[in-house]
Amino acid sequence: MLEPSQEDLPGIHSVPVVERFYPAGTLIMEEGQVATRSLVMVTAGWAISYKSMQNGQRVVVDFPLRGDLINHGSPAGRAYRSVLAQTDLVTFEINIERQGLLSGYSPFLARSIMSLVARNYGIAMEHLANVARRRPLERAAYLLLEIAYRLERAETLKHNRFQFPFTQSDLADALGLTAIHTNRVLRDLREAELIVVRNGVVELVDKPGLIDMTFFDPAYLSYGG
Amino acid sequence: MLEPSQEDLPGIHSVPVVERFYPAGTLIMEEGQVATRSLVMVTAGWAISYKSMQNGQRVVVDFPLRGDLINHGSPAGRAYRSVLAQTDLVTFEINIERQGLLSGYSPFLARSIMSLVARNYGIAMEHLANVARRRPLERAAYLLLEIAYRLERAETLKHNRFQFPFTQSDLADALGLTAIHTNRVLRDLREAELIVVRNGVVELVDKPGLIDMTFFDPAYLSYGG
DNA sequence: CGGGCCTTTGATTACCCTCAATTTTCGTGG
DNA sequence: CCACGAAAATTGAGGGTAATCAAAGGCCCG
Repeated sequence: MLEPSQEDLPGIHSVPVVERFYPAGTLIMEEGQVATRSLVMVTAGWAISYKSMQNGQRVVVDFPLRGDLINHGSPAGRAYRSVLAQTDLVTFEINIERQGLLSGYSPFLARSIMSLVARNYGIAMEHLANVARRRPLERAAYLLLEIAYRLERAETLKHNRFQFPFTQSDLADALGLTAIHTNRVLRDLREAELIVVRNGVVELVDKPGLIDMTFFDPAYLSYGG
Repeated sequence: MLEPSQEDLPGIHSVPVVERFYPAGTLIMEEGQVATRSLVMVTAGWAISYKSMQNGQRVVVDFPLRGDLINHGSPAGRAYRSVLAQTDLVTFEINIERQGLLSGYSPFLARSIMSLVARNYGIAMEHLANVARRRPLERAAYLLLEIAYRLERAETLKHNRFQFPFTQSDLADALGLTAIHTNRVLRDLREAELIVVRNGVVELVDKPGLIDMTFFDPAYLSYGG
């Protein structure tokens, strides 16, 4: 990501950053609520970001990882989705007034935030494309492959295997499928020797094959600078 | 939207705003290209914003309307989608360096932009939910109802009827359906006396019925302030 | 007046959802 | 450590729905 220049330093150091811990199960943010915190960045643990619909359905918008902001997109108004701590979660939070952040307080922070927001937007659009225009097998493969790449960036991926403490029902709500069909899709991926998902662990068995199948291009996961 | 305060005025007046015209068919922005303009806001005409996928599919991300920014989400990096002028299009563009805009140049503009970006994020997330978790009939109804509400805000909706200069194929790519099935869905909506789409004109025949059917709540279309 | 794109309809297929039941896993308390 | 119950994962059967394949009609533009 960006490095602060010499002139940025005073602004940065005067920003009140606090570390916070949320136990597993905490609803960190709720859809429709006015945003009270300025900025929240995940540093450790797993979260799930979702929308609840009036028709009883749920849509998982994202699984925010280490380094991701979880309150972008609602800087001035109401949260457009809920965020739940799936495991114990650690965050850094900046609690000064947000518009100050973006206008004069610290140009470095303003730039960084805009980069993070832009990247999240790109990720969200790929997610939309994934749900709208890929078949379930490729769709599931794409989602897990993207998470693996993001974990790689966050330096928490080893041997193409990672913890993934979510249920198949959570995955289904991220894929726009039923839980039952998601189960069958995961079986197909396992039998095709592409991905094994078992007991909360995801293993990318054939990463090149997955990339071929999904035309995965990680360019959108980089930070704009 | 927001009103500038007295202290905002000098900053605003020093920002170089230009009006631009794009003839129908102009590709205003292309996916993957580095953003060269700072900010582009639609003031008249129709555009379509889409992603092209490697599997040959296309996903329509949004139909940007009067008052919408069409380069949010890529302020520092590369555009995550293409934008095509569907009709002749008029924009206002701000061509100063973007990070200047957001850090000290004009606090009023910074706030306004953040509000617009936040709103667009909310719209995008509703779109995701729509594609992921609504059935085609409700999905099509929701999309057209949303556009009607947004046009209402832009003060270009009359008698629940509006021009919509796109093909059923465009609509299909926004709904995640085939063009053929989209045609059947539109027939169903017509026969249910809910919406009539014909010759590039959309008429909401039974707006209350549509709102009931889709649980439509326009809260996410407001500006955060 | 063509020609091409768009719209519309029909027939068939493939896929995903629904309903139902069993097995496995996991957390909790005995 | 084991027993129990609840939640999650898994499998089967069947039906509904959207995709696919095919073709005809309408509309606009040159």
